[in-house]
Amino acid sequence: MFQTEQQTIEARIKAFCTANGIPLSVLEWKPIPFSGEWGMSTSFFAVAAAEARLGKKIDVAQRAQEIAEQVQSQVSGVPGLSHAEAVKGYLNLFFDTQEYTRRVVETVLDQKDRFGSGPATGQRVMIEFSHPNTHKAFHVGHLRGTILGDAICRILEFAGYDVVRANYPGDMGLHVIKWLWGYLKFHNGEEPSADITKWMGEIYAEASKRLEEDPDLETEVRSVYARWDKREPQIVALWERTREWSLEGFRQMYAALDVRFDVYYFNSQEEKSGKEIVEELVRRGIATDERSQGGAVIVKIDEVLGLAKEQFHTAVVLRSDGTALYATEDLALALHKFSDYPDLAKSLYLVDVRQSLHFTQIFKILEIAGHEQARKSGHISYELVTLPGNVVMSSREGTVVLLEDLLREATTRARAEAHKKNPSLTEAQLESVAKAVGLGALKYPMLARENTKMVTFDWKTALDFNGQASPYIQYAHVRCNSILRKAGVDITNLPPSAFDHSLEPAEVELIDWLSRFPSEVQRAAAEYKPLAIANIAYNTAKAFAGFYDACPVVQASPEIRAARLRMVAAVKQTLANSLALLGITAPEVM
RNA sequence: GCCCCUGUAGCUCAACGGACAGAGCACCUGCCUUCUAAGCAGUAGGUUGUGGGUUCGAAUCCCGCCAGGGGCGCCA
Repeated sequence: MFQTEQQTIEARIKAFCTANGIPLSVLEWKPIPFSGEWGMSTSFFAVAAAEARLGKKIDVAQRAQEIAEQVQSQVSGVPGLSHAEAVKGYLNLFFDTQEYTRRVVETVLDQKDRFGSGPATGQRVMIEFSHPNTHKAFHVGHLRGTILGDAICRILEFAGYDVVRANYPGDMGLHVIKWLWGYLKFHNGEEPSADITKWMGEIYAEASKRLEEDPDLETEVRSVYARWDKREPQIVALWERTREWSLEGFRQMYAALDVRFDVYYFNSQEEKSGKEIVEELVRRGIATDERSQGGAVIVKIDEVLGLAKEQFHTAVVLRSDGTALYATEDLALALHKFSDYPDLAKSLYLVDVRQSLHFTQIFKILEIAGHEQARKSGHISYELVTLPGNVVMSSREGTVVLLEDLLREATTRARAEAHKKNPSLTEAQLESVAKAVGLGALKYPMLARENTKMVTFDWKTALDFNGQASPYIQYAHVRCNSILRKAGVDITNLPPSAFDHSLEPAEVELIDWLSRFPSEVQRAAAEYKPLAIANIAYNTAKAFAGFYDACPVVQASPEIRAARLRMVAAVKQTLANSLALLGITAPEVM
C-alpha cells in the first residue's frame, strides 16, 4: 500500500550506499513489530556482515546500527511517512498514521468482497479432493480432506487462479464387492433410509463383521467379484443402483457442507485405460509382468532408474489375476485429467499422508514413460484425524464419528447457545445462525492447523464455541454489523474520513491486521495453507474485540464516529472475506 | 533395512532466518444501567526433545541421536 514511497526510499538508500562504498545488495522490508504505531522496517545486518567478510574488523551489530543511523538522515521528508528511527541495526519507517489508515480503510471499502484478492494469473489448477468411497460411511476422518480441499480451492481462486474442483469417488473395489455381497445376503431388496450414507455404512460394517466372524464366507465374496469382472448384468445393475444411492447421499452431504465440485471422475471408469497403460509399460520394458510365475505386474522403479539406494521401491500396477487396482486407475486418471483440461498448469491431489509413496510412484512411472503431464502433477498431503488415544477412524472397525451425527450435534448445540445468548432471535434467524455457527465450529479446527499435523477429534473441543474458534470470529463480524445497524447510517453515504483524530493503539493494531490480509492470501495460496487465513481471521477478530472494548463508536463525537464507522465497515468486510475463504458463513446476527 | 511426518507453556496449537517465542483451553483476580459478556483486562506458566554445525542472528536451515506416528509388490 506504500509501494511508491517504498521505491522512493529504496532509491535514496541505494544512492547513499553507493556513494559511500557500502556494499548493499537487496533491501527487504517487513512490518515493524507492533509498538503503538506501525510502519515498515529493514535491517543492515547483511550489509555489515558483507563488510566484515571483506576484511574490515567490525562488530556486525554495531556497524549495522551505524549504517542505519547514517541512512536515516536520507529518508526524511518523504510524504506519507511521519518519521524514521534507527534502532538495534534496524531502520524503522513509521507511516503517517492518518494517511495509512485512510488508505487501508478506503481500499477495503472500495474493493469490497474483492479486498485481498490477487490479479488473475491466467493459470488453471485442478485440485482433486474428498474422493469418498461409495458404499461406505462418511466420517470425520473424511471431513478434513473435504474441508481443506474446499478452502484451498477458495483461496486459490481468490488469489487469482482458475480452479477446477475435482472429485474422485471410489465406486469400485473390494469394499464395494464386499458391500454388494452383504446386501444380497442380508438385506436384499431393502431401500435406503433418510440418512443414505449412514445406512450404506452400516451395511458395510455389518458385512465386514460377518466376514471377520466367519472367514469361510470369503469365497462367496470372491464369487461376487468374479461376477462383477464378467460384467454379469444382474450384478452390474445392482452396482449401478446402489452406487447411485451413495452418490445421492454425497450430494446431500456436500450441500450441507457448502462444498461443490466442477467435475467427477470415477475409478470404475479408469479401469480400462489403466490396463492399457500397464500393457504399454510392459511392452516398453518399464513394467515387469510376473504373472506367469504367479506374480503381479510391477514396476521396479529404483531399478529402472538405476538407483543404488532404494527410494521409490516397487509398485504393483496390476493384480496377478489381471484385475485393476487403484494404482492401475491412477495412472490413467492422471492423464485423463490433462486430456479433459489440456491447459492445466498444475494437477494436484489432496490425499492423506499415507498415500505419499503411492503418488510419488504413480507420477514417477508416468514420467519414466515420457508423459510430461506427470511433472505438473503433485500430491498435497495432510495428516489424519484420529480419536483420543491415537485411534484411527475405520469404517471397518466401526471406530468412527459419523458426519451426520456431528453435524446434527453441532447445529443443535449452536442453536441452543444462540437462543440463550440472544433470545430475541426469530425462528428463521435461529435456524441460519445454528447452521453457520455449527458448521463453522466444525470447519475451523480442521483448517487452523498445519496440514502435516494430526487432528485429534474429541467432542468437547469440537463443540467448544469459545476462544480461538470460528464462533469468536463470526461474533466479531456480528458485532461490527451491530454497530453499523445501531448507528443507523448507510455507510456508503458517508464520505471518506480523514482519520485525523489521534488513533488509539487498538485502532492502529486493527488497521495493521486489515492491511496484511492481501499478502496472507498470497501466502496461503502459494503454500496451500488455509492456516494462514485461519490465523489472520482470528487475529483480526481479536484486534477488533480489543477495539470494541476500548473505542466507543456510536457515542463518539461526530468526527470520530464517522471515521470509526468506516473502520468498522472495513473490518466487517475483511472478516467476511477471510471467513468466506474458509468456507464459513459470516452471520449478520447471532 | 529404506523413506516421510511430528516433538514449542500443564493441555491443544501459532510464530514469511530477525527485535522480548505468542494465542486458546484449564487455573486465579477483576469488568455487564454504556455499540450483544460467544466478550475485555490482569496474574501465572518456556533450557522450543537432545548434541553439534552454518549464520551477524536459529524454534525455523544442515548433520547425528532420542521419542512418537505413518509408509514400503497385488488395501485404498
